Amino acid sequence: MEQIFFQDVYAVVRLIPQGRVTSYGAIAKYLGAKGSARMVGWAMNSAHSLPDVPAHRVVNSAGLLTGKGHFGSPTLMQELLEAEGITIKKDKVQDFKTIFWNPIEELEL
DNA sequence: ATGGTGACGTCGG
DNA sequence: GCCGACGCCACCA
Repeated sequence: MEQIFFQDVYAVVRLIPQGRVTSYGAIAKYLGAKGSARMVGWAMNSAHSLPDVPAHRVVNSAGLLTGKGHFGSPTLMQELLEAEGITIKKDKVQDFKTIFWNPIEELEL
């Protein structure tokens, strides 16, 4: 049960700098599963067991906190992001493209 | 082994 | 510009 995908997703998410966010699609693409962003999100479901995996820094391509409902509280994700210096409005990341952290460019660079 | 599901993404109307 | 449907691949029952 190596669960390679999980390991990879965790590794990337764990590398996300504080105050930055990334999208499922970006991670999926970095993993090579470009067409299956769902896998990334699903992997996050298991990430609950990992304290080093800031799932709250991972949002969808629109910058919406789609997974907020899976945290302890529906507002927990927003609270965590705001604590990182990220501005959240209506469950959406402001300046998403500005704080967006692209693993492909950052890691491959 | 098969079916169903999922914290998404993209295309079409 | 907004809404709906399909597709993707891995895990669980």
